[in-house]
Amino acid sequence: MSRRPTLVDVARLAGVSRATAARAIAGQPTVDPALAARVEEAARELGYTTNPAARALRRGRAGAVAIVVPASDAQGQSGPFTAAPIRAATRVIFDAGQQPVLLLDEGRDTDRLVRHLSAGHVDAAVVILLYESVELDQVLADVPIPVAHVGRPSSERSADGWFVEADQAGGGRQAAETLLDAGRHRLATLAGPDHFGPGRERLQGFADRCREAGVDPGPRVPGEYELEAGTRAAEELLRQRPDVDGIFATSDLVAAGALRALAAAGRRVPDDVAIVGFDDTVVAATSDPPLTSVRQPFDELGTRAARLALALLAGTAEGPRRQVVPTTVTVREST
Amino acid sequence: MSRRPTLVDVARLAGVSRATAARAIAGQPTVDPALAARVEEAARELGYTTNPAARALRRGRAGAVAIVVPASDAQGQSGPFTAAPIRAATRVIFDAGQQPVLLLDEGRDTDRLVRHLSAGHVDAAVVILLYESVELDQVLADVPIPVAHVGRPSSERSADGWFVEADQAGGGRQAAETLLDAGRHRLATLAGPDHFGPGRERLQGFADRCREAGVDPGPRVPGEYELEAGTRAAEELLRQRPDVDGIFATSDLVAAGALRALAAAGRRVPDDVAIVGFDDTVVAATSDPPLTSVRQPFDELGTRAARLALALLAGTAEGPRRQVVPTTVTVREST
DNA sequence: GTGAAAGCGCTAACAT
DNA sequence: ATGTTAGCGCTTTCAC
Repeated sequence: MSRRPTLVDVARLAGVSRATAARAIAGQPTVDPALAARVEEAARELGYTTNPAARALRRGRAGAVAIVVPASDAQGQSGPFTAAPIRAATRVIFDAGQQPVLLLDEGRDTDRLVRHLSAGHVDAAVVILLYESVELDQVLADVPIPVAHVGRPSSERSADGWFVEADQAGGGRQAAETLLDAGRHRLATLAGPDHFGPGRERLQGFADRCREAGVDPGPRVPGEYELEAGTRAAEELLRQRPDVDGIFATSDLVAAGALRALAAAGRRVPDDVAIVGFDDTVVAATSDPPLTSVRQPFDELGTRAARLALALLAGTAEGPRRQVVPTTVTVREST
Repeated sequence: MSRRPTLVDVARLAGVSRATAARAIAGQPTVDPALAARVEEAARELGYTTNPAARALRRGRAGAVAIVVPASDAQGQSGPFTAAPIRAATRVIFDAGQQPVLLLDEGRDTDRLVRHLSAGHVDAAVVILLYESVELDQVLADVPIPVAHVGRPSSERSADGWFVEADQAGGGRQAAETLLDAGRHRLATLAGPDHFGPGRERLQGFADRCREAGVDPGPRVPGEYELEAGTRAAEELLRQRPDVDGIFATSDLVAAGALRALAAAGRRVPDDVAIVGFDDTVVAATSDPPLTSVRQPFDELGTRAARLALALLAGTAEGPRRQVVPTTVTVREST
């Protein structure tokens, strides 16, 4: 017979009862070492592994944890950023002996997602909502399993959830410090779209830190998070403040676009103007010159959120309901 | 009571036996429509959903399909590329009513991965091996579930597996056509590392297409897939063939690096020299000028591989064991 | 067309 | 310390 061996087969081969076999395999201390050894030997010989479905049924737990991410394609806003927390969370969940189940929030058909999360397929969820999907975390509040969020509670409904997020304002402060340390005092910022909350916080942190140092944060030129928008915004900035010597862009793409405007205007970077980007993407590494950029701890966010989900599941979660993880600065040649 | 309702609860409320309830919910035609309606109503009222663990135990299937990816971080070679097939495969698997389980191949501890795949946690697997892990697909040959690969059989052992891959040589041909169509005849290529098989195929396709057109494919300057390497390679190329008017780089990063060397040498792109990159990454979109680039159908690969895995599971797989999907050219301003 | 009942493989409560 | 046994919830014969 080639059917998968069950506990009964192992017990028989070892000459013990199912119960003893089960206990031996579970590593319970109340088993005679000699018997335990026989059971282990039998299990190895037969290639026994416990049947996950049977265990799940018996325990009332699926043995799986969902990782929920927005489905936006790789070109989308958060595409490049979700990969790191997904991997980190996957690793933590798998290492904890659970199955990491990846679920995409397609926007449409959120119901289906919620139903899946409520149907016993998974025991807990890590939800990665870096920037989008205000509505998603509203619906998630109804899900009957523990949920750990990466990102920010975007609705009051979800305000009592568990969150792990990057310190956006702190990132802005680090950008300010980087420019101030380089002796820049004629500053300016290239902002993202107004509706993008984290971007606003970055600017707020930047401004706060500047003021603490007694330096004017300078004008704030808004724009989309796109390369051309960065170029245009920087052109506008050069009109508004021709003597600028330090720029903080809340996105690498914008910073990279600004580099072009600066080059076109004959400003040398960093000699005449220093510039700091945000997100430390591949664009920062490949622009000319490569950009100093503020990096969000995406791995760490994923790791922490997954640990949090597991702790919530085990009932051992403690500490604040909202963890804020600091950003870091990757220094390259633009400052 | 607040425990999840079971089929028994539904049956009782509907006034039928479990068996009938089960049949009604499974949509079997051998049920009196009136009863079926009552069952459906009862199920809705109670908020019944079938218990996946019980179903899995009974059916002998986990109801889950693995997606196996290399764990290399976002900086790694394949990091940016695996995201698309992962998403596509996830979508297909979820839409088929199965759980997409994400598994990372960390390199170390491949055994653990194989054990997981063999233990009944999942019924089939999609393995995304765009470039790496020669050993992984060797080990996977022993896994007792159907496996569909994205990428290439890299060992003879796995040569009888099922594969979906991008047409690398075809991509090289498209690059050649793009340059030839632009009237370029003094060509050259910037190659990747010799050990990288797909890169060699791209060049082969390029050379084949050139020769078909009666044009010399020109010198081939090797280098790593990095920006600076691209700059150096292009400098070397300009020495070897100063009259070059069309360049194919087998990586966007190399192409972007080459743009710098060309600019430094006073060559205008595309007026003096046209250049085609490969992979259509964000670097292609943000370089100056933006690069025309060959795009691999990563979504399509993921979609097809997931469908293939499901078909293998259902026993309905047909067609060739190796599917080759064409690349496309994204035209920007470098040609 | 419907119901009764067995059993998937495991775990844990209970008995010894 | 070990064995016996019930039962998790579903699916699917088998009998009517």
